Amino acid sequence: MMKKYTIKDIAQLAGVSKGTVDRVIHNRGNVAKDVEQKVRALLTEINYQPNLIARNLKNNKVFTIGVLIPDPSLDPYWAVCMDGINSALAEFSAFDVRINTFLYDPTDTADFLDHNEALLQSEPDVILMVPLFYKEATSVLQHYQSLNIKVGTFNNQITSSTASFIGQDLYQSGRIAAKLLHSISSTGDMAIIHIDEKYKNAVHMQEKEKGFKSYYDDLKGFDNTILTCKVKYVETEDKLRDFLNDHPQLEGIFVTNSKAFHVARLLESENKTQIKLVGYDLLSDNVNYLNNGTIDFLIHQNPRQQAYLGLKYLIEHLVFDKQIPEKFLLPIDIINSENVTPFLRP
Amino acid sequence: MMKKYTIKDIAQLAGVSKGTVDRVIHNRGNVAKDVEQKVRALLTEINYQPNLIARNLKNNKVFTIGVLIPDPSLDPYWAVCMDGINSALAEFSAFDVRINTFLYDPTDTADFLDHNEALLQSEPDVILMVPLFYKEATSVLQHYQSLNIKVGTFNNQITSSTASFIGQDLYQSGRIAAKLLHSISSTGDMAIIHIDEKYKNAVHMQEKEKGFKSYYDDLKGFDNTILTCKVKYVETEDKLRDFLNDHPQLEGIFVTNSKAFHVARLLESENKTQIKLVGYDLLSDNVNYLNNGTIDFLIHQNPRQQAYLGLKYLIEHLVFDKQIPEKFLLPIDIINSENVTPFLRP
DNA sequence: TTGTATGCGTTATCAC
DNA sequence: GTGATAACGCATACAA
Repeated sequence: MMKKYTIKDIAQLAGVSKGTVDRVIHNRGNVAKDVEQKVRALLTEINYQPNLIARNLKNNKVFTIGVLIPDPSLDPYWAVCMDGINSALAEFSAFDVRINTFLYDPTDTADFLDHNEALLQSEPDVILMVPLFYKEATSVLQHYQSLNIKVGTFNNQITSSTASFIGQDLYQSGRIAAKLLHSISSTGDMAIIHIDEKYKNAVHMQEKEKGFKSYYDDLKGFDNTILTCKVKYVETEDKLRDFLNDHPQLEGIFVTNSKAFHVARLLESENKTQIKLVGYDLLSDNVNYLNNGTIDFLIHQNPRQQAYLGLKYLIEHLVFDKQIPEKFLLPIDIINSENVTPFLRP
Repeated sequence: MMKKYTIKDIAQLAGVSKGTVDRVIHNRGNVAKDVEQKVRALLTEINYQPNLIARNLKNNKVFTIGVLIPDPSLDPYWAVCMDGINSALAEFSAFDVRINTFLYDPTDTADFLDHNEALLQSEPDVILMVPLFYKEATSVLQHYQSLNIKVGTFNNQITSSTASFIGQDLYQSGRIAAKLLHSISSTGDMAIIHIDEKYKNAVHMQEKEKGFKSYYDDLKGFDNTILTCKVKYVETEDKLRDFLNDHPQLEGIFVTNSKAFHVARLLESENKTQIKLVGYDLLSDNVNYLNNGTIDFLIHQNPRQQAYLGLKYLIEHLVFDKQIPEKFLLPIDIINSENVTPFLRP
């Protein structure tokens, strides 16, 4: 473990003043070539690492981060995101980082645009956003890029944009669901159920479906059927009941979003809980059915961690001038009734 | 989001100097009662939070942390611990925290004591330790307590000591294994296999076995047999082969430590890969059998994160004077062939 | 082209 | 009892 060198040390070693060393470090010119070379050699030799914290102590700015996410009171999935955001803020409490939060209706593109307008008016230094709507998000992100405002996104990747993205590999999570269902029910037919969430998360669902099917395609000797069923939110119960009755040989169901509890409720009322069920997300409704055995596995998308990491990267960019990772895919957690508890704590 | 108040602000508000405010904050006396009350009132009113980083900038000490863990070259399980330790160090690179690492032979209590002696001689400020041997660790930890040196432990909890502990709920992980085996094979007999690791991790194995059995005890209508088999490391293959032949009706096996790959190898050579297999830890041998399907699930004990968190808590104690959590149990990850990859990255 | 002084928030050592 | 003041590592305005 080596000694920590400071600018002062280097200045002494080079026989110059701190100011000169600083000019070299920041390429600010006005340094004699021979002196510059000498200092630079020293810097690399001892592998000088500036004390980022002391640097920021001086550059004592107030940073404002705009946060644009769906309103948790309209969809409980988003509730834990604020936990993650507050964790990141607490971790950097030594710096003056403030957030302005704008909550939008996840079913309403106009509301997204409205709150984005308000966000824009608040003049944030950087932005953390869940860009639910592909088309609208594309133009919004383009605008921020033209304004040179960095944006971190999570949950939804807007591939048309260069904005940083934190999320999961949806295709792979579909494969995980398939593997799980195949593990617990290797013979019968399978169904992929897309329950429409009012707002279109079409890409999410498609990727998960593709991954799911790819797993079974890779299997040799599996020739059972994989059904697909799309259900509009309002008609969920009736349409699902019909679907179940039409396919009595069904042995496993994969619900591609957080609405597995709807299917679980139906399986119970129809006395078909022997059908295996895999879904997403640790909503309390889902966890209840996980604990009573109607849901077999839940895949955890870790929205809390997504928000935490997204904000952390933005803050580190602001205060330490670190680069924001373009894309980070979190590990995908498999949850059953026995390991769920620790994942629920804040 | 409120303004960040500094000592200077408070001094101005109270109409006193920074020095006086500092004396109040640190209870250093020599302050008139009325002034003290006034300042104290202000402090609570505005909820003053000192800037821990600036504080440490001044208290510019070099901290030394002694690390005593098993030698990864003697058991690959420990290899990722150093990754976690280095992550924690990097995160606090702004502070002068140094480690002295002592590696001991995990099969040799005398070697543990020897290296602990060397550690003691190095005069660390605090210690991070994997206390593999209960008896020896008990007296070692007692000694450190009498010297008033804080110790963080991970992997093994020494319940006789008050040292901080990072790990997992072993009992619960046994229940997870049971739930997984029950999910993928609900009918047949089950076996718990303890493969002796040369060093006695008796408590680990017992807790996992208890948890495993408790799951099946809780099940109504399950009356199949749960066998237990203890195997000494050197005799693994022969004894296991006999065990398998003696119990042809076996449908699932739970290996209570990281040696599931031994069982997997045997299942392949005996053409019994239809037997379900659940084990621990993402050693490359295990991951290979996970990927080819012989192992169905691995339970991830996350040694990297255990080491990372253990060290992080110690560093935060040193530099920020934070309290070290007495006990922290990490969530338990369920791993199959489809979600394993992101868990392998450093 | 270079060195020095100042300040960030906190602590500690001085004088008064 | 109290208030200046220096110092930590870094950045920068300004003086030389």
